[in-house]
Amino acid sequence: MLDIKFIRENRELIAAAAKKKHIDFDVERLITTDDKRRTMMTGTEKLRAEQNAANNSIASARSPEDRAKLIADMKVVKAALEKEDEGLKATMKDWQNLMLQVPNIPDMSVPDGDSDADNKEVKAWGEKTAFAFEPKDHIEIMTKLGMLDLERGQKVHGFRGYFLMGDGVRLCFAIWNYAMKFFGAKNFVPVIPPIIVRKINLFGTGYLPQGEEDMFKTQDNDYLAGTAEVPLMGMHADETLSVAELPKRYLGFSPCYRREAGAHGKDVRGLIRVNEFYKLEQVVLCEANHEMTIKYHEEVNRNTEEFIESLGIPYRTVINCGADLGLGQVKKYDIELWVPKESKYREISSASYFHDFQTRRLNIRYRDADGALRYAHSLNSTAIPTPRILVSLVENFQQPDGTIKVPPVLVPYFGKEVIGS
RNA sequence: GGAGAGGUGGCAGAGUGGUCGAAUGCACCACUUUCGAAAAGUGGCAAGGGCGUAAGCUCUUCGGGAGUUCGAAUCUCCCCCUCUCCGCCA
Repeated sequence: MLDIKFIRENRELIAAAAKKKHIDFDVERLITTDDKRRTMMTGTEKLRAEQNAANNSIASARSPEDRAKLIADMKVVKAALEKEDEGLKATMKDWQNLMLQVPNIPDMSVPDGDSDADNKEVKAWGEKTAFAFEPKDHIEIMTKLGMLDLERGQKVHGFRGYFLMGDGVRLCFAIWNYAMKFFGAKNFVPVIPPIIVRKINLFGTGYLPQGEEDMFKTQDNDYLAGTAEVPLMGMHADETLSVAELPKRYLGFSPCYRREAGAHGKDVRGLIRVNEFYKLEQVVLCEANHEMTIKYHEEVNRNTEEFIESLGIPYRTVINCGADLGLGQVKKYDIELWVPKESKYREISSASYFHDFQTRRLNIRYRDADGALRYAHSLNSTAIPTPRILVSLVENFQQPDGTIKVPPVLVPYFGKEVIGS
């Protein structure tokens, strides 16, 4: 959500934003609706003022006759007010619907583009792994080593189901424990949030109303969130924080649920795209200051890069193009890991910032040094998703004999240097 | 699942039809006092919107919505949320 004043003063920016994000949104329609809303408000407010003024005279009327006269007059005002109010309410409803569709404005540095194919590489790290043998894909490697059972996963869950087993599970725990230590050292407070959340949190973060299709829902009309970002942002909804407690850095750990409704033909095999997985997620709330937001955005993205570097997996970082940005996102980096068998990079992490788009919806404010109330800024980034990370990890570290070399930083957490020997 | 209680400002907590945006306390801010602090005293202190260069004027908001009324924090109905007890389950 953006400030209507800002929208009115920068309508061409909004129009350009919608175009860049490939979102169908008509600013002029919102402005017209807003004009209508303002006119109608003036009308009802005048009548209300009249009514409010009459309240006192009625209460303090000197005689019953005076009183009756005043009341009779007010009956007329009341009728007029009711009529005006009806129109205003209808207009307000349109207005609110339109307001929820206003896209946030992408940063200047965001490239134009039509799809994720137009994302621009800004960094590449590590040598693409070279093999002296024909490398296998993660499905074959992990299945052979008893780490993964897709067949039974599909028997039990259906399409996109999986069982992670044995060293597959141990490897996840090793990654989680290592990540806890790694991100803990960067001042993140670990949080296990509720992932079954009320609808309001999804509106607040910007996943609704547009993303309904991609979410699982309970019979109580709650939702299974697709990321810990949702509950972690909802955590401080309707709160007024003090500037001293900012920035808030949270490392959420949670299961994540995604229907992948729009991805039917995509990534149909293996652990790349699944309906349920676990993820460590970085969420930051900071002061409403663009430079600060930038600083933390670079920081959270760099954290994940460092983490990947410490594992020793080749990756690249891309800046997402306009069409690949969500409604509320100003700028986003994706980190993509090298997947040898597919001979391409696959997304593992997404770091984005929103300015006050989310906090405005969630009503997360703070009192700054001058005592003024301001909406905080919010940003988030994947720390590490499991089991998706295993795809690259296993494929890059596979050995000719079908075993997997465990990255040295994980050995203390995993307990062995090789899987499958 | 059954029964009950309740949702008021940053927090706690009064208020049951009119002068209530709302007592009081805490917190917070300013000043006085102090070498400084604490304590004490005095004063200030809700948010959001509209009009206005400004001073200011004005509207809305006591969980949300609908209703009764000239007038609702206060009465009625529906919904949401929280808590307590019992039951059930882990």
